[in-house]
Amino acid sequence: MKNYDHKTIEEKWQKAWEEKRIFNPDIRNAERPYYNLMMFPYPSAEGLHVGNVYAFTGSDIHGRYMRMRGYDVFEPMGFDAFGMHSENFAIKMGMHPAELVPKNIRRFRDEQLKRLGAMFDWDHCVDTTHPSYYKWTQWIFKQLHKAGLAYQKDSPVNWCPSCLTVLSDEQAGGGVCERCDSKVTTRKMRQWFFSITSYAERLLKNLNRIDWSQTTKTAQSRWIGRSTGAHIRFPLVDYFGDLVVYTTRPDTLFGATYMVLSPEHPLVPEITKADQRMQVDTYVEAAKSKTPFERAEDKEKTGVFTGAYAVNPINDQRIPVWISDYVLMGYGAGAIMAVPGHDTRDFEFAKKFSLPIVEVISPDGEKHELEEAYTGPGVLINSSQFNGMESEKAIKKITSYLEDKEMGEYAETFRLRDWCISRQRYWGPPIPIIHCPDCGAVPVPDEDLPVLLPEMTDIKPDGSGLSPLARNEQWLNVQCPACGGPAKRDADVNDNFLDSAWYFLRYPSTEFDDRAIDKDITKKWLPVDCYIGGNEHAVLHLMYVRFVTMALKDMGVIDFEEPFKKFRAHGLLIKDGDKMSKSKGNIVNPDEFFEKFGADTFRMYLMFLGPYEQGGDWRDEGIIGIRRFLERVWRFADDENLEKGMTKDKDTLRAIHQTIRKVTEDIESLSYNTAIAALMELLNELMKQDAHYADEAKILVRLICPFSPHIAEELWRHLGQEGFCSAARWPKFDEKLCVEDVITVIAQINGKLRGRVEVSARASKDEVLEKARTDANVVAHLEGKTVVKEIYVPGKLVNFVVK
RNA sequence: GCGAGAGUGGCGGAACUGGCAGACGCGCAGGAUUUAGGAUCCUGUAUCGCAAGGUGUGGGGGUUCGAAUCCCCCCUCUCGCACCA
Repeated sequence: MKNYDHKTIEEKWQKAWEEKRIFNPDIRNAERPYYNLMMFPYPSAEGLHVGNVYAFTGSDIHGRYMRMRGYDVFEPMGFDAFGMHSENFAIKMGMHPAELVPKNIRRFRDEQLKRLGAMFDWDHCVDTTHPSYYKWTQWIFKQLHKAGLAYQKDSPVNWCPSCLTVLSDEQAGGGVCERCDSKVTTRKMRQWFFSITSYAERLLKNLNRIDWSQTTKTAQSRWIGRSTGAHIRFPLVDYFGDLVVYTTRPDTLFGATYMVLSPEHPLVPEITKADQRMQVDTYVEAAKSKTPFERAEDKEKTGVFTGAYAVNPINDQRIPVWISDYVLMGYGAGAIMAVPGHDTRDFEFAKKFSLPIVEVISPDGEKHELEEAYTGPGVLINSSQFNGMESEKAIKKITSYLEDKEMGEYAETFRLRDWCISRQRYWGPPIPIIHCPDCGAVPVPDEDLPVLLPEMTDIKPDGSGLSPLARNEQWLNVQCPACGGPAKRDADVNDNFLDSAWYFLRYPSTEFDDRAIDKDITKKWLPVDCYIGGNEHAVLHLMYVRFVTMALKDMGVIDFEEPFKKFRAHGLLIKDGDKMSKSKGNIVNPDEFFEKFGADTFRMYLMFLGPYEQGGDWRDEGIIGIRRFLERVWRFADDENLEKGMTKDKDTLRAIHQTIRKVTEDIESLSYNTAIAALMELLNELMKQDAHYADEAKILVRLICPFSPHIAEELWRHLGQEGFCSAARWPKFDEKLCVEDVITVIAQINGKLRGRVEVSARASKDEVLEKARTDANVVAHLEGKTVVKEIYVPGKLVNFVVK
């Protein structure tokens, strides 16, 4: 008997799979297509992260299982290689991303991902930085533009005054530049946006009907953030016009004692009185220079009175109009009616500036001295004809009162903002727009796509705040496609999230150069049957993908509007109870474990760490347990003395069938850790028997195959099987053989365990009770007591309640 | 602050609709075998106690014949979001 040598076996079977093309489904003619998708990686220079291995293994097990259930599983892999991460890293290393990225991809694919033993179909690989891909990313941009979903507006970007560069929100986390720790400021720039907000309602509503992890759906729902309330019009004193605010609490209207505008509100310069102008201007200037982070940081409320007054439409009271940066221009109307009695922020503000606080909602109908804002529901007081009304009802009544007077109307607002997709960077697909002084923003004609990213040696951002592409005059200056006059290309590139918003659509259609996606093939394979990935993408990637899919559906490009029938978020992999990080030095290097223990052990150990959807805690020491298990499997199945056929022993047979059932159910619910535990238990059981049978081994090997496919193939062959274990049929269990005929029933007295009795599974209640009553330990504990009640749970327990 | 998830032996974690707490694995201890072992096999391993028997699932209450599981209050950790009117 040979020893288990993972290295030879894994190389051998990886080669065999590739040669026989067993993981390349017939894209055109597959009979039972099943699209198994996982989140494609960013090919970092550090190489494959163990978190990638964790994610891919879990998804691959699902794919392999479905394959063994007879589906034509399509499991593609690709590379999300555009973006600032690559660019910054390349700059740091003094390299060009165009030279670094292909290297990283080769390493990922050939040295790492191929060792994983997943069923990737490399014929359909996608690389977002390749012109054959980003040509179609640009095409998607154009489609959205054509549909009126892309528009330009001035918008602030994060700006590092020391690095002189634009930063992404992630790089500017906490208001501090990731690289130099200087305070981030903002700059205004004209940028492209996608109107994802016009899909807010649908994005929210569809959540009810898609089979996604609840955590992800909750995160999306919060991110969309639908709220209902009213727009209310406050006529301005000494000014022709109204001030419109949005509120979710029209019921508190009588408590509005002042108004607050966002400093950016267009009415601010209009309504400010002469004697307040200096202060107002200073405040507005200061607010402009602050980043959103700084604004949020300063918990202390600030603000300035504009000198203007507005009239509360419900009671004609004159109330002062202030400005403050706690009111955000980007939400609602950019202006609020302040109700200090019932809003924490307004309360703070009112206290600080000695503005009146009026209680209008009371939890008990009584009047109180307010120590803090009361934000809960209650009964209206100090509210004239609405006094005594429940706040919930008052919301409706006051809204319709305002509607009748044409001073307001019911309104809904979403937290979701439009998607800014311009990036003032080099490493991305250029936005396919040409700006013409006469014709405006003109899309690049389809026949001119892709707009190639020009080769440039100096790709560093300069202090201008413009994209490095703006410096490339030769590339920048073009003829307007519409009028032929001199024009300039848009120098920005698109957000990395656009690259990844449609990659799943491209995979099945990679063979086509003349279309982004092939209609027939797309019809056959999409939407994706199962998507597995990290929950860090719950709101951005997974929202953008849904938006793009919906938009394409509305344009008639595809005929479904939700991209993934099923989505499951896997948990986070940590190490020794801590988050892995380079600085802590507690990272797991996949190469080391592929080498030392092999992909089979590595895969199975990762899945054994904990529930897949909750994550796991990696400990180097633990992996040996899985290695031992696989070696035991090896010894069991490779034994020359295996007897032909199947065991006759009823208990063993039952254990086998129960395990098939358990593993099947657990794989389906992604409970991989308990599936593996069940396999271990079965093997322990089988090893105890005097005789070992070939048919037992054949079942065991197939059950292990999704987790540890190489060893399974090798043993499958040893067992004299033709073909691939990966393509073999998943074992079936017989429900009848799973049933126990003798069961252990526990005997409790007052809920405490006092004995166990073995009874036939078909025993009647009386028989079981009688047997329990006569158990020696039960007898001892019943001594001198009166049984007042007997609880009988069939197949489980009896409980004697005594006094 | 808001939201989501979690808290069970020395450790990772099991426990289906409330019904034997600690499956499986690591580690540890003892033994067998071996020239040797980071090999293999066997036995033990929540805790107090010699035992009978207690006690135990973050803490405190409750519901129930019976609670890790359900309800209320509190504490801790992780991950999101964060002045969203």
